[in-house]
Amino acid sequence: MTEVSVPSDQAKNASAPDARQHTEHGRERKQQLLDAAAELFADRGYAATRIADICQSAGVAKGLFYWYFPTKSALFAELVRTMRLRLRRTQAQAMDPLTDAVTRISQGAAASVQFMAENAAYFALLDVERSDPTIADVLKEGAGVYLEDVCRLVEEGQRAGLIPDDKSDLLAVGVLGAVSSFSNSYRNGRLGTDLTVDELAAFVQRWVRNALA
Amino acid sequence: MTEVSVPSDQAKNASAPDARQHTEHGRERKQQLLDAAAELFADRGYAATRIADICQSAGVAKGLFYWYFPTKSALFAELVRTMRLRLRRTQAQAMDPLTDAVTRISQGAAASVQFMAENAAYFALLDVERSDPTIADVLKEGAGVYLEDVCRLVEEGQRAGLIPDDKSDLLAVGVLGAVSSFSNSYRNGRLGTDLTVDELAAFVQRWVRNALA
DNA sequence: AGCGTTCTTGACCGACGGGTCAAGATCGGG
DNA sequence: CCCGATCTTGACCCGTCGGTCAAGAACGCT
Repeated sequence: MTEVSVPSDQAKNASAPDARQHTEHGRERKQQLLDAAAELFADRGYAATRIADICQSAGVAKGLFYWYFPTKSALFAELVRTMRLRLRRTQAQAMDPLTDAVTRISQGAAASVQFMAENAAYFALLDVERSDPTIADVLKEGAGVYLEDVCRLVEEGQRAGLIPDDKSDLLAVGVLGAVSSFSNSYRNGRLGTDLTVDELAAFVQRWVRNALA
Repeated sequence: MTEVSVPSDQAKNASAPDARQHTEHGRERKQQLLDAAAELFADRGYAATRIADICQSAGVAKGLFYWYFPTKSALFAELVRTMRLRLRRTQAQAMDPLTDAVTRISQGAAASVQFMAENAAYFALLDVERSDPTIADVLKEGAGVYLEDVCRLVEEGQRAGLIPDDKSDLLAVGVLGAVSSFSNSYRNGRLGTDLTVDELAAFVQRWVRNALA
C-alpha cells in the first residue's frame, strides 16, 4: 500500500499536452540537477538523498526542482533511461558483426565492464535500491532487455555448435551476472586498486568464453 | 548524517549489564517479529517496511517492538547474522574434505544456490537495500568473509595446478558472482518456472568448473 | 496474598522530507 | 516599453514514521 506510483509517468507519453518548453538555459539547468542527483544517489542511495540535497548541490532553491521534474522518482527514471541507452549503444559498437556469437558475447561483456567502470557513479546507482517500490518498475523494466539480447546470441552460438545445448536463458543469466559482478566488485574496490580497467575487461572476456564452453 | 549507527550494538557483547532476560514465551514472540520482518523486508525492502507493519503482521502493538529490539536496524542486523551463519554451515557441510579445491568450490557454489533458493525470502532481503547507510555496514561486514573463503580455495587449486595463475581474488569474485546471479535470477523467476533447484545447482556447479579452467 | 519481573498496550512526540505556492526576477519579441 | 513565457525563490504545509512513555496485565515466586 505504499505505491500509487504514477500513472502520471506513463500518461505523459504521446498525447500529453504538457511537455515543458525549455530554453537552452533551461535544458542546462535540468542537466545540472540530473548530474547532482546522480552523484548523490550514487553515494548515499536514492532513498537517503533528499531533494533539498540535490538542489543545494546544484546551487538552486528547492522549488526549482519541481519546475523541471514532477517528482523525485521521475528524475530517477530519466537518469536510468539515459544510462541504459548509452550502455546499449556501447555494447553494439563493441561487437564485431563479422565474427561468431561467442566472440561477440564476450566483446559485449568486456565493453560493458569498461563502460560500467567509466560510469561508476551511475552504476553504483543501479546497483542500489532495487527495493524502493516507487522505482522498482523502472529498474525491472530494463532487466529483461539485456537478457534477451544475450539469449539471442547464445542461441546463435548454439546453432553454430560453439556453445553446449543448455537452456539459453541460463547461460545468458550467467554472462550478465559475470559482467555485473565483476563491475560491482571493481567499483567497490574489492579487487586490488592496481588492476586496470583494461585488464579487468580482458579477464572478463576470457572468463565468459570459458564458462560458455 | 543519517547514521549514528549503534556502538550500542557492539557494546552489548560481553560486559554489557543489560542483555534482556527473556522467558520462553519471550523468545517465541521475538522470533515472530523476526519472521514477520523478514517476510515484509523481502517483498517491500527494508526502508519501505514500517515498524508498525511488522507489528501488525505479527499481531502485536508497536510499543512491543522496542521491548525486543532497540532499533529497526538492530533487528535487521540480527536477521543478517543468523542467515550468514546458516549459509556458512551449509557450505562447509557440502564440501567433501577429501577432494580437490575446484571440486570443493563448485560443491560450495551448488550448495549456496540451493540454500538461497530454499531461503528465498531471506535472500531477497540481502539482495536489496545495499544503500541504506544505517545497514550498509552490516551488509559489507560479511561480504569479505566469503571472498576470503573462496580465495583460499582458489589458491589451493592454483598450487595444485588445477586453476590458471590469475589473480585469485578475481577468480573468487567470479565464483561468488555466479552464485548470487543465478540465485537472484532464479528467485525472481527470470529463469523458467519449470527449472528445479537441483537442476540449477548442477548447472552452476558445471558453470563454475568451466569458468575456472 | 504480595511482590518483582516480564510482557503488552496504544496514545503521543518530534523531525524529517516530499511536494505546494504566491511572489517575483529575467529575458526575448513586438 | 510592455507582455507573456520561462525561470527562480524560500517559506510553508502536512503526512509519515521511528522512537518514547506511562500505564497496566500476566506470570511466576515465596
